[in-house]
Amino acid sequence: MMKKTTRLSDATINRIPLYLRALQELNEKDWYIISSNDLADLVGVQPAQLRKDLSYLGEFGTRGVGYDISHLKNQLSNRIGLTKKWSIAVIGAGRLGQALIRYQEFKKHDLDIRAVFDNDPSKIGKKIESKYILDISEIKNVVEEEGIQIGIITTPAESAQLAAKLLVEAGIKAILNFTPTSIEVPDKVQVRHVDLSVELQILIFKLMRENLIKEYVNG
Amino acid sequence: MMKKTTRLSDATINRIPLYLRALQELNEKDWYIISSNDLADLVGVQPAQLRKDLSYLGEFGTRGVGYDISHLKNQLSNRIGLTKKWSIAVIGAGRLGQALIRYQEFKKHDLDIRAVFDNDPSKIGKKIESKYILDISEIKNVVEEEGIQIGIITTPAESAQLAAKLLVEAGIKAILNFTPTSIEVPDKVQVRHVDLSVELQILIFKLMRENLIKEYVNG
DNA sequence: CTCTGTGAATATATTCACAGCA
DNA sequence: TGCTGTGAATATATTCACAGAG
Repeated sequence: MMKKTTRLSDATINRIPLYLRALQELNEKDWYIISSNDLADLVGVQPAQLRKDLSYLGEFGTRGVGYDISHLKNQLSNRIGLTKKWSIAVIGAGRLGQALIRYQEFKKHDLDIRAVFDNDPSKIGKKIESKYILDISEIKNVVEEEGIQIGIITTPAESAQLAAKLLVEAGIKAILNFTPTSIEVPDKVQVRHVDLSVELQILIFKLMRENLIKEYVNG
Repeated sequence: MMKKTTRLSDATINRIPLYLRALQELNEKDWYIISSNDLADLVGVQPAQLRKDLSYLGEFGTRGVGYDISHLKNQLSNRIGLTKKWSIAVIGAGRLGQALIRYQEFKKHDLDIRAVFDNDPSKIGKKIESKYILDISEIKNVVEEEGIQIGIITTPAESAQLAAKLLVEAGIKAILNFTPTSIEVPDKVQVRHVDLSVELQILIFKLMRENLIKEYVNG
């Protein structure tokens, strides 16, 4: 019998990986037990928030004691899906794409970049980290053959929609979009959009507001 | 007399740059007028959401007509603070750092990367995009001399906290952290954390849940 | 008539506060 | 006793629905 699939809120889904990251750091430092108070402090959330988030996935703690770091880490890894094998294709072998392909952190988490695509003939056939850069016309074949489930788009903005289209046609169900334009995909395809300019703009917006408030207070 | 500083919610602050991005794209395509319905569609929010968000900043539309794209774009740019000059320092001249320094999109928005720092003697003195890589011991001097307001950290995880400390000591009030570890800074310093592994994990988590639901429905 | 701007209603998310287990 | 897990209370955010401007 399968466990009831409780509906997790997006807010909770976004925080679980943060808990996991903190637990991994603690585990590497050979800590064993941590309370919701201390872990919440580390991540920057309220203890009740942390306990409630975890409670949606199960009961992992011991009352009066706290959480076994290694156990909770393994449980969360498993629930997130990190204990399965995931294969990734990168579309766009520019500077950002190359930086991601060589990003050591992905390897730690068994996130395997299996193929790299571009549409620039001068790049095709060259190697990055033992992987050949392939023409985007091969996306469908390679994704199917290699069982790739996730696509990362690091093309220029004007090619982003084409890249997304090719990935969706190849059967990809999750896309990480690093371009400064949003892409349209069918509802069933998960997209996360990381827009570096937007991140900076949000920072600047907050900075501005701080300054405005200061000016206001000071007359 | 200064306008009342209404408290904007974080959710609203995070969306305004998305509206701005869409408006810029429309403007480049020589569109003039757009309704809240169409703009909301483009950004992927509800029309009422968009109208309410904008209403916190002022009244920009014309009833029965819609929004003047160019005017709204200018208004939002101004409110976010993009019409001021912002200078940026990048700490960490690795692959990701170099990709950001060369990122064309920042230039479009007048976001000016003015200095690059590293602690690797073999990198110091070399040039990236006409900027010399300087030793991190110079952060304070350069930040003060050049009037830099924003720091981007692209060091390895283990150096992130040191980089943050040096930036804060130099008077920086806003930090964009691209490392896979969180940094501690005083409350008044704004931090945004972009963790590429976390982004992928969130995607995987959502993908997993889709699959679970499917398995559940199919028995 | 059309589409904005916005109070009121609803829905979500967070926090409180404490029962219950180790 | 100390800390988790969780309903109930509170706070935040979103959506509805419509008055009012052009």
